[in-house]
Amino acid sequence: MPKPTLVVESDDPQVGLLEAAGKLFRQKGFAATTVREIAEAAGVWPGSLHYYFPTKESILLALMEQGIASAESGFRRALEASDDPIDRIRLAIRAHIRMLVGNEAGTYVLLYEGRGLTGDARTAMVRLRDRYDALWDGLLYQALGTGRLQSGIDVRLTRLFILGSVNWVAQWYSPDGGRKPDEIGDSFADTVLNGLVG
Amino acid sequence: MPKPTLVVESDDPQVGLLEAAGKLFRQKGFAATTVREIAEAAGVWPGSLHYYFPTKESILLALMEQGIASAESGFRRALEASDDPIDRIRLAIRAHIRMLVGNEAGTYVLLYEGRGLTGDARTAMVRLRDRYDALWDGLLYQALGTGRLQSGIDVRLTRLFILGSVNWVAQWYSPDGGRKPDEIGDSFADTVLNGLVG
DNA sequence: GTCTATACTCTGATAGAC
DNA sequence: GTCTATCAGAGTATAGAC
Repeated sequence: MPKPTLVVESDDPQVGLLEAAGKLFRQKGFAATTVREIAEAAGVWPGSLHYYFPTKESILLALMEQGIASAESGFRRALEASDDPIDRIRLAIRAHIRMLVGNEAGTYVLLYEGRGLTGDARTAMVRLRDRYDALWDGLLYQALGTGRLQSGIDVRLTRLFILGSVNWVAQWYSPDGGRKPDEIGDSFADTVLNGLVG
Repeated sequence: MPKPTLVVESDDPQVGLLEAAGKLFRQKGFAATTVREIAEAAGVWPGSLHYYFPTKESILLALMEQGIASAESGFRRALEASDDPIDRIRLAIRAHIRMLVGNEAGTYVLLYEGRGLTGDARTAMVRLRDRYDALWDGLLYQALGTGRLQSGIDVRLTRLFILGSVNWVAQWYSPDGGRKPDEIGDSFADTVLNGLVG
């Protein structure tokens, strides 16, 4: 039996392994997932896994790099729909939630499995996360510049507030749960923006 | 060398083990922490650990039970300071953050290490978490009843929004970070309450 | 009640056939 | 490039001395 379960679609083993690892890391966590499980879910034998990825940690790293790339490009794409910084906050919130609940397992892993990386890989990851945070801070500064928000706002704290509520969506969202991702995003954006305008 | 490191204060080994496990689970995650590490940090030999806790999972469960008890009593105590439901939301937010960033490792573990439990223990945990959520929903309904909030508010979504932002504090808070827990809570409460009043 | 020694399983990773 | 077979080490848990 060359391909035991074949849970994953892609023909390219490297892509299939990443996809399988993403699902498992999200479901069970990095440390609790074994390389054998990943290989099986990808329809590959355990030994072959190490041909594509030298270590388990390198799979996590690749996944996170994919996650940060998707987060950044999603953020930038969202901003194209409007020039108004206040509108753009809403658009960015929606985009962030869509990524988190979508198939892009990398984004979830990026948020919640950072402890799995050690040494240089970890510092590299933190730097990438900081870059995404900086995108948000820039947007929030722009919004402040319009004069339509309260003047005393702490940008960093506001970013942490917004990202906290949206990141948490990944913990409770269910596709059968009634609310669609964009509806959740709009509801959150309503409260946040209304709260910041005062 | 009977007590190798003695990182933990308590004399009662059971308490010391829980304390040590809480710190390690919070720092490295449940799956990545070994029972040897817990035993060493508590100043107990690995074999003795299993005298107090039959399995590693039972340590996690005990920690979570401690966490939910502390969360519930903290919530109730916070409400004693005011009779106004709107004020109480602020007080509950502050209390929740204080618990998360304080020593009570159980609260953190309760939020982020639920995957470590399996079977009956897991369903039991979910039920306990639901009970805490119900406390919040009750408070939010009360606040709605005052007529001072927007009428169309979705209580569940609002609770998830608030708890998301405050739960995330556990991921970034640092004691050296300038802002004290209550300041963070007040800032969040300002934005949320202002946003819900409209 | 606490520690020593160890059983046994599972883990990540490798070597080498094909 | 992919699979088979296997290694060395780490994992939880146990048995039994004291």
